[in-house]
Amino acid sequence: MAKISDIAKALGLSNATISKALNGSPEIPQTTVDRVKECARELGYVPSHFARTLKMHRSFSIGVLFVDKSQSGLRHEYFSTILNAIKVEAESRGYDITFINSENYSGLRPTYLQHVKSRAIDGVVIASVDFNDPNVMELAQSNIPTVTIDHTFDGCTSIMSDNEDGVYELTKRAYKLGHRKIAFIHGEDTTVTRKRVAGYVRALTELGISAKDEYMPMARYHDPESVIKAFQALGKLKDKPTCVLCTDDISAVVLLSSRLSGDREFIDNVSIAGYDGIYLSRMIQPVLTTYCQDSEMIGRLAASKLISQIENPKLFVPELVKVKGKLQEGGTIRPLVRPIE
Amino acid sequence: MAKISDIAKALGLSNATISKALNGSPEIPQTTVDRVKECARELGYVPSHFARTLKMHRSFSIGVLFVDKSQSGLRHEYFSTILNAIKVEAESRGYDITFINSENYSGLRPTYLQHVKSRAIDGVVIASVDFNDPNVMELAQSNIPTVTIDHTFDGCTSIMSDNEDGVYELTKRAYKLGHRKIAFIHGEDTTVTRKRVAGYVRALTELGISAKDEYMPMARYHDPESVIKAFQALGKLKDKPTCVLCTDDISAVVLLSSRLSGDREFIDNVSIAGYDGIYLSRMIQPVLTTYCQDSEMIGRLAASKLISQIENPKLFVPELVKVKGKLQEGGTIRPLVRPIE
DNA sequence: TTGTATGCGTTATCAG
DNA sequence: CTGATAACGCATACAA
Repeated sequence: MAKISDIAKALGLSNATISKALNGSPEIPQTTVDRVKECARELGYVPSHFARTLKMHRSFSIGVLFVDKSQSGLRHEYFSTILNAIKVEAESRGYDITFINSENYSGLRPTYLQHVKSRAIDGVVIASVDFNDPNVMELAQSNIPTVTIDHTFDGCTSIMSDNEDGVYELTKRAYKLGHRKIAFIHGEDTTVTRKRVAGYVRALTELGISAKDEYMPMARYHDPESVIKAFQALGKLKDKPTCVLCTDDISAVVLLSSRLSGDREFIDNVSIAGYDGIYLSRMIQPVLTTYCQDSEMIGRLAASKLISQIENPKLFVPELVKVKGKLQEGGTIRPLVRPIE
Repeated sequence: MAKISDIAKALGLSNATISKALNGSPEIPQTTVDRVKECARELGYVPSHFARTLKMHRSFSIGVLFVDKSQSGLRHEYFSTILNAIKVEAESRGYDITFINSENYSGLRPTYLQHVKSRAIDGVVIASVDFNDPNVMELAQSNIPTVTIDHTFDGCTSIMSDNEDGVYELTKRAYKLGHRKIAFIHGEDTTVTRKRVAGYVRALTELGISAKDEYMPMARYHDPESVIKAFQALGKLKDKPTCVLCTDDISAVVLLSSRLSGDREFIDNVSIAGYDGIYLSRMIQPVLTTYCQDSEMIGRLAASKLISQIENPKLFVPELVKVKGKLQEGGTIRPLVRPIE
């Protein structure tokens, strides 16, 4: 690998001059800068990243903390899309992506924060982890620039998918199509879930429908079995819902494409909606009625807000950014011809 | 951040001794090693990664080259599972994961190889890219340890999902259930596709069935629309197949859960199989008949073979590892009661 | 068994 | 406008 001193030698200049020229120092005249850059290109010079980091305490890389506990991590389309968007945005601004972890080095098991510091990582995006893990909290509360996704930490900017809006929109959509008995199978109790439930209740209230507990069973995200169970329980109610909003698209598709046992009248006629907006939801016929989270935007914003904070720490104020998604009307909530009012 | 000199000061020893103790040098007696490690733990010492790299020309990080062009990159479950497995395996062996890219630094746009060298990345895993890109080829043919997934480069070890076996197994499965008219909708012409087609033809041959071109239409991977089109064309044949093997699970699920137009007799009775073994395939009822690629194993092997090569370059010989998957019997290929022989 | 000295490639300070 | 030099934190050859 060519290094600065090679360019210096080739051009009969000093290392210092080359370094300045390459880094756009105003002391160097344009003609010299051009000569240097030209020569650098010819020699295939690329700066040694670690030497630079050692000197500057700045690595131009951002860390990503994801934990893939079974279904809710990297392998979930929502998060892999976010990751990809972060990657694209960060790279276009000259930053690399590294995953944060806490593995041991000669018996020393560093915390996330130590890992980040030892690598001089400039900032981190935290998503899809146990936000109550002290290890995670230490990182978030440190002086390392941090952006969280779908969770708020004091002093950190956070990007939130607008979960309340999502279920609110879906509920209103069902109402508009004539449904009055709308159930919402929600996921395990998390911040995200509470927002969604709030959206559901708010919509019902605005529509003059009273929310019933029996229409709000709990299941688990990305666990279709639990959703099926909740669904079948709804089918056993005296007063069965005509429309069921599900935890997520995967579960909704499973519900739609499985031959379930139970009350045929209910199963064959009930309307179903998902949540997320995964690729598959657009592919099936009819298209799944769901709420498409703008995961692309969430990732991009996370990266760009983080980089701004890194580059302009003085201007930084923590922000809470809500990212709205978009209702995908689809066709799995069917118009109710004779609404049972 | 505590550094080596802090430990040295605290213990009244020299930097060199600390460094040796921490790195398991045999010259240091166990008692000293213990004292040093104890102190290191107390001070929260973690080695400065970049200083170490600068000195050793070794970063303990492995690069991953993925390109997400629409559906076939990170966002596809197959690849995100592989990525996650690579991550887990690499981290457990003390390596970090960094994405490779080729963005510019002060007007210099480095190649992948330069990016890797400037970061002293110890080795790379290449997957899901255009393997004919000269930029990619340069990297693969360099002296950087490289493992490719689902593609072979001269001199690199490669991990290949056993695509031939997959379609072979599915075809035999269909035969066993009484099917004789088995079609295979394959993806665009790639190495992977050729292997799959080979498996299909081999199975048919062994079973004494002659392969017909009209039973081998082409579609595109993860593009259900193209698969539907090919599927409907099959339904218009004089001699319609009784079983259709698809490019991938997503398309198979779409086929199964969509209300398609066309010959009802054909559509309602034809059997369908997928390929991949995505999470969803196990969730629907009946479970999708498909071939589960062992993406977990593929990722783990990629990482571990790569690390072995990095750590024991002398012992290295390029390997071609085929990873077999597993037939998921499922229930979407139905037994044919009256096989039309 | 432990310590000293050197250099990895870069940037920053300060002098020319 | 340019150059010499120190320093970043660590590992290692060599000396004690």
